Amino acid sequence: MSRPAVMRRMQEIAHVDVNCFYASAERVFNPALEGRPVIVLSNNDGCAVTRSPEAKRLGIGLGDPWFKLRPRAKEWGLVALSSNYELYGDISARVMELLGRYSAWLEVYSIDEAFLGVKGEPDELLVLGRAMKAACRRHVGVPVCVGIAPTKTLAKLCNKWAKNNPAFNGVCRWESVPVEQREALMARLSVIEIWGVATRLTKRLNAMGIFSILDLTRANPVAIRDKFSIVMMRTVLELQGTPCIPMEEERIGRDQLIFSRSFSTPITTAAGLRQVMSVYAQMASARLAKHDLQAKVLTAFAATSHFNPNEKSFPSVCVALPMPTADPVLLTKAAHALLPQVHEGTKYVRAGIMVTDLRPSGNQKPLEIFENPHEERSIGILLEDVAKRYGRGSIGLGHAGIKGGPDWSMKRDMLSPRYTTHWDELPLVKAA
DNA sequence: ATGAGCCAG
DNA sequence: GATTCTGGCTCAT
Repeated sequence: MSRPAVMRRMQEIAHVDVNCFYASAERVFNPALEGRPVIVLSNNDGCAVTRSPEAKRLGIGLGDPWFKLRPRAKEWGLVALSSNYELYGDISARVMELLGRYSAWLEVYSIDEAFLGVKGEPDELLVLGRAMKAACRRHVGVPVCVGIAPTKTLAKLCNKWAKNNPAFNGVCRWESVPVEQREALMARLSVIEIWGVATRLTKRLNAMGIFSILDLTRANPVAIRDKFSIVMMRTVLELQGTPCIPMEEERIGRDQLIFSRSFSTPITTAAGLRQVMSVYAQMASARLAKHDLQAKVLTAFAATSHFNPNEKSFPSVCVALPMPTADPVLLTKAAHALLPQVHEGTKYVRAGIMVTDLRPSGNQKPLEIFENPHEERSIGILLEDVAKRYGRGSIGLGHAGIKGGPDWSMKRDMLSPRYTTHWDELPLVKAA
């Protein structure tokens, strides 16, 4: 048997992930943050969700509450920033656009991660990985790592190795790592490092004597399916090199939309919650209209703090809408059905609405007698437009439009400018 | 069909 | 005093 002169290389999958994305995005426009410990905080400046390597080295953990870090921030030289989603979304779009040039087959997996279908000889693939890494640094300004492997699960694992093992220089390809080295790495990493395995599954696996990634790789996929689930079996097969998790098309249809937030200060009145419900209903309306969707069901809820066992209250209502709709008036009215259930004086720290049973609005027109006048004029979009131009609180239906009500806005004391999306927050460059 | 459970980022 | 938020999937009922 003679080998063909040109071997047809198998499809491989590259996984690209921005290192500590939010912190890196902040550094793009604030180079003074380079080399310093930086953390980005969750909504309401609650806890650390992203840490630069320098911050990790200080022992700051994911989810560490800011109030515990703050006393030592100065001594550490720690910079804490409120999350600036507008900036991150824009940086993300730039990264994804750039990656799209390297493969027609790009799956944007999250705000800072993507899978790409790639083909080529082993050394070509490594060159490609390094090129993508260099391009993200050069053209967008963020550091990324790249993992390349026959399956998504292995590509994610390689990416982790690329991140944690300086010898890889940020790019790691499964097949290019000698088997003995791979097994040594897998033997000393816990199964919890694997995509799809978290604390619960780790406990159950450990109970069966499966501790390391190598243990899991050598497990019998069928036995795993019987003891766990089809998902876990796929993970094992993927570790063994059999692709089971396909590249996905862009998600278009969603089953539900949720608008929910914790408040910076608790809301204790029905009037306050009424206002919150109005705002969320209008946000939902705008989002539905944007995607040409209508909802049939709206659920509204509020909740007291889980950390206060003395005052537990979790009111919620589920409203079947009279017809599938994206109408802000109807949604607001439905959301207000929650109000009779709220106790005056109780401290609600969180509330939200969820619209479910979504369907495309385009295809079938409702009977004329059911047609809704608001919908025709796309009030949802209009409201959103005005709010964008003149600021939230400048327009709104009912109680959403009142300024100076109770303060339930997000606490973001350390917000960086939206450098790339607002003209008045552009970075200034001074030439010497 | 729906809720509980688990997971990702 | 303070501990994210949103969305997806599978399995059991």
